[in-house]
Amino acid sequence: MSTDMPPLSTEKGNASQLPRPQRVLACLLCQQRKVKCDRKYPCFNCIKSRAQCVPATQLSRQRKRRFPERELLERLRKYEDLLRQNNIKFEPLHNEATSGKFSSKLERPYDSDEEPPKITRASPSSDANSDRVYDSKNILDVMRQEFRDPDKDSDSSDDDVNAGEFKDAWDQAAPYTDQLLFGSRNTAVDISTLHPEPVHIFRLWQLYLENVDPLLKVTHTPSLQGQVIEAATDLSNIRPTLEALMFGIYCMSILSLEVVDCHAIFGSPKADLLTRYQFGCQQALLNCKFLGCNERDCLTALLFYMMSVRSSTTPQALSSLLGVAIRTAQRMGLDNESALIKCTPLEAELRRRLWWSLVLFDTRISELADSKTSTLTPTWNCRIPLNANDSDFRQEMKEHPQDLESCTEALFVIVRSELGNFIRHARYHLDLTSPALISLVKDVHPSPVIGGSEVDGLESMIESKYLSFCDPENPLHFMTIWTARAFIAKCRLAEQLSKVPSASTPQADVQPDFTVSCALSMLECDTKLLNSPLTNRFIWMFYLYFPFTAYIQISQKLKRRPISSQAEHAWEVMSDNYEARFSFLRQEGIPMMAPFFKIFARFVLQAWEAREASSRHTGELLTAPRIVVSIRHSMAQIAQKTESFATGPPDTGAMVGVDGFPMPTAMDFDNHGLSFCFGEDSNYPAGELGAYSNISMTAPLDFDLDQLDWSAMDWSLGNTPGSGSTGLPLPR
DNA sequence: GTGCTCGGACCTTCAAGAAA
DNA sequence: TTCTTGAAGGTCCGAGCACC
Repeated sequence: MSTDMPPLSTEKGNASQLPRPQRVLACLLCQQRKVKCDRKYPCFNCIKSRAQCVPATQLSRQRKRRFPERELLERLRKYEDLLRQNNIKFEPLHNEATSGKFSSKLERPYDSDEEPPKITRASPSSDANSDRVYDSKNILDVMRQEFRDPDKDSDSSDDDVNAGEFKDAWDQAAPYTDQLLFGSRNTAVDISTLHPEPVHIFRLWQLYLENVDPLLKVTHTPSLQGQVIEAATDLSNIRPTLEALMFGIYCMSILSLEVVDCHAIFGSPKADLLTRYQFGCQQALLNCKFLGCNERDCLTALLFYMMSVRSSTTPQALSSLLGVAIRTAQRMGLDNESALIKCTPLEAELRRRLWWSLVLFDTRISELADSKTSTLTPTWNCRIPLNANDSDFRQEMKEHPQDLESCTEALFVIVRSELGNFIRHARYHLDLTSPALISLVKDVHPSPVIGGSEVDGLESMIESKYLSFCDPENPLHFMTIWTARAFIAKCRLAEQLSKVPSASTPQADVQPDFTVSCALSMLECDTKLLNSPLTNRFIWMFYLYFPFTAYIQISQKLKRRPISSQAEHAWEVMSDNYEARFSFLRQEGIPMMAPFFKIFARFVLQAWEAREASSRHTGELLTAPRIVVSIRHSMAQIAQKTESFATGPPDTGAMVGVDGFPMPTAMDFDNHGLSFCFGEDSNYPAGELGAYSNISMTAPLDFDLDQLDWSAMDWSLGNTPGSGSTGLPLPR
């Protein structure tokens, strides 16, 4: 380190009292050029070369386990022993008396020049889901076996039927297949012109590392970083799949930014940049021939593209596109351990992470699209990714790294996969979605209490295996803790609701108070996540999840029993969550979706009206909760806005209420608004409940879907809620 | 002569593990 | 609890090369 570095206090007393000064790093350009940086912004070199000076951010240090000394000495002993056995002279560190531990070949571990033992089940976390190997047969392989000449031991034969040859033949016969999606290109598009300037590429990469990668982990950033930097130096000569991935990364980085920040950093509106990079990603995917491409980078780019267009398309359309991605992943063997085992440990791990990301995203979107097809079933056997850091993986390694029993940078992804894995094996989930698959059910996480629920087992495992190691001050850990707990509350709610087979059946096992407690827990966890400054970087993920189910559950209970022991607390919890959720909108300056807001408002206001009616009988004076005051105000604004539109030209600006909440406007709906405000759960009120459409909420929960006049809604505004999501058991 | 790239020596940081 | 160690991140010198 040069002497230019700011001095750090070495006095222990001072060090504990004074905050350590922030280390100033050389700017990105100087780092890249390996030249001295004066660490002023802009720095001398950037001024000189008229480049934009971008401060570098410190990478989190991922430490590797030390090579244990004892193990090192044992190895040395072993090699000395081998030298002795072969009569080779050497200067021994150990005398003969102490050597000989590994004198027999049978006793010793594998020799260094031998192939290390193949690891077939590297992870303890794989226990739950990898014991079945569903290794399907390829008809061409079977034929090859059938007609193989027994005198030839080679795999290749002139008579062989080669699947690769077939693919080449198809490629030649139908060269324009990829234009099935993303349209045809009448004029050549030079996508190198769509890239941002190099300095912005580095900024986008940093944003990706900070905001997106921790929640998805579908790229190996240590090895990808070099490729991105290299690509940034020559934009006209990038490998097609890498270029697609880079555009995917741009899309996700921009998506993760708030509107104001995006403008401040890149000097362009967020929507413009998203459109530009999504178009670039489409073109780059076309260049990869993505519909037939078997490269992971290409599929990852497609995932990023789909995630970034989520808020500007319908779940039905996105679900269809996801079908393409899932089928591609299956063709590549991402869902199958017997195919994954043939890859290097790093490649196999990235493929597992990509598969889980695709499945969880697909499941969410399928629910919104009212699709009865669920990918979250026990019919595939890709195991949960390893709990390991990126730095534990190297491209050339042959052995899987250790599955750590501590918090790694993949924590969020691992916990999310564990939760998804629970769902796909949960009896109540399969009973509702795919009853034919119940025979495949096994107790993934048996309850710690005899006769306890499936969710008890899940909670116990998640808390002890992951959350007990978490540091609540760490943003990723905080995110994981409260996301997992919110999800578990959702599972409990779903499990209770699944006990109600139909409207005509009495609610024998369902405990309304317990379901409301679950719903309140969901809201409390959600509020914690939204209100914490630790999760600012991950807000883009919250947009996916609006706890609509919880609001419905609580509102219906309050409407039925306006005065109860839970009532006061419930109004407080809802008010807190409403403020936390809707303050996003104020920050983003994005108008809400009035039709969705009206539905949401109706549920809440009906519950409060029931409370007011009961107080009229008793003469009690009531103070309306914050959520009711704000909703009523917003509804008045909507009515006023609609009226003024009927008599004059529309005002396209978002309205802001006197209470500080942004007001829904009837006309200027923005597709993003739905996501920011209600997330995909806003599609709930469609009369059906997505994957759980056979749950009857009517009788036991007094939930009357007929109260909603769906035909009166204008569903043509981007997000078509002809579908339902209960917001029930989906991993966040 | 100027500017750029990049190998690699050197420095700093800080968590793991040992020692007290 | 403190100390030691060493892995990993970070810095930038200087050789080599391209270009004007």
